[in-house]
Amino acid sequence: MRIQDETKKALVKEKALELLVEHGFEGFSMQKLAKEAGISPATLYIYYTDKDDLIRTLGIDLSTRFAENTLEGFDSKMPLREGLKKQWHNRSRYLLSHPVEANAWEVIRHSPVGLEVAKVVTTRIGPAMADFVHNAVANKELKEMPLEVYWSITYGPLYTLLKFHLDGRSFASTPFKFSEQVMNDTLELVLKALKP
Amino acid sequence: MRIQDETKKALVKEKALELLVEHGFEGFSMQKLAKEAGISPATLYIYYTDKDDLIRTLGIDLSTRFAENTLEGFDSKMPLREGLKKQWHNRSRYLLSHPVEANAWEVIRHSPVGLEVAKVVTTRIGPAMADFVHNAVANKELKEMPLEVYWSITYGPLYTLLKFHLDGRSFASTPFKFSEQVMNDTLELVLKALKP
DNA sequence: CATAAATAAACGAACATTCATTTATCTTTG
DNA sequence: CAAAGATAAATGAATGTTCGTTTATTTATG
Repeated sequence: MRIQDETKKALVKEKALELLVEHGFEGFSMQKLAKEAGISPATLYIYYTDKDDLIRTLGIDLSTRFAENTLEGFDSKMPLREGLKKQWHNRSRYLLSHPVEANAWEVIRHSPVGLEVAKVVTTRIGPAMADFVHNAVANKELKEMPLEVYWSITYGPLYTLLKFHLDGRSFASTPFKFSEQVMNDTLELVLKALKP
Repeated sequence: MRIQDETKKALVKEKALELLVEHGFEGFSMQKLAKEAGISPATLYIYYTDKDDLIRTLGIDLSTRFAENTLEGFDSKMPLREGLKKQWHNRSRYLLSHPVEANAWEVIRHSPVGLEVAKVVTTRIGPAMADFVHNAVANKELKEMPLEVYWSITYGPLYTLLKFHLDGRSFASTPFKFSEQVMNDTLELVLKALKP
């Protein structure tokens, strides 16, 4: 028996993300990836059954890591302000410290396997979020509202700002940098909107 | 002289959008489009210099129509509540009544010409928006804040809800339908956040 | 009849994937 | 402890297909 070269497998994953970010999904090919990783195209088909499987596996990898990170130190019994602050902090810290992964995830989300991959995140963190909202309403920290409205108000602004940052520019085409200051200021506005 | 068949040209545009929505950018090809429109691939190269030009032209078309619609009946001298309501109404009405165009625009925005196409929208409506915000601050209807923060608070939630609707499902994978009621409720929350 | 629209057929390049073979590493045997 | 055998990893070269685009030709109309 000959054992699989884990270094090689890891290199494939790393180069795949880089390729996705640099050239987008349409500029990504198995042959390019093989060349970039310095291996034979055929080897990719030992690691993955096909291109779809490769992209899906990569996406689920990213989703899982992102979801774990999001829930780090979070508890659905936290007060609204504290829990929301933790969520915003976790999400932004992760996306900002892993720009390649963040951009690759965005590319995959707009690929044929996008919905499937996104579902991994929501099924992992959805229940905790629902419980968190339920508790906040019970404690009169939060207006009663549809979950979708709550979600849009709390995360719409955050992801808009993070997208500006990852793109390096805002809607106005002017340079933009996300910062702790901007995040906290925006979060205060969101909290104000949610107060009963 | 023989004149160009405008029916054929229009059909190409229509089928191109449909193809983009149904199969995404990676599933779109000149040969497929030609077959779908019932013409020769070579004819496409009479209408457009190449694939890039076709996608770009389509994207700029959509951007222009969207921007015009957004500004319909809007005036930067409007009071904050009234102007914002008009903006939300215009944007949601357009996206909901043109789902194919809306989805195609999303696909193009994540293509190689995405930034270029998005810029058409922002250069068209950016100045009016900046003026609107400036006026609202002067009239003490709006806290002073970076334009990016204002934008993220006002449009982050709206587009999040519209995306749920266009996807037919929300983050929780549960069916979701945008409605006048949901929009107005969410807008009230946003206005509350913005109040000085 | 001139001219441009439209076409059918083809081009080389790149695509995802497969096949026949070689290479490395483990286990078995003497 | 070394040689032989077994097995899966890894490969280089090729498969047929589809890609964007071009060329030579036909068709319709001013």
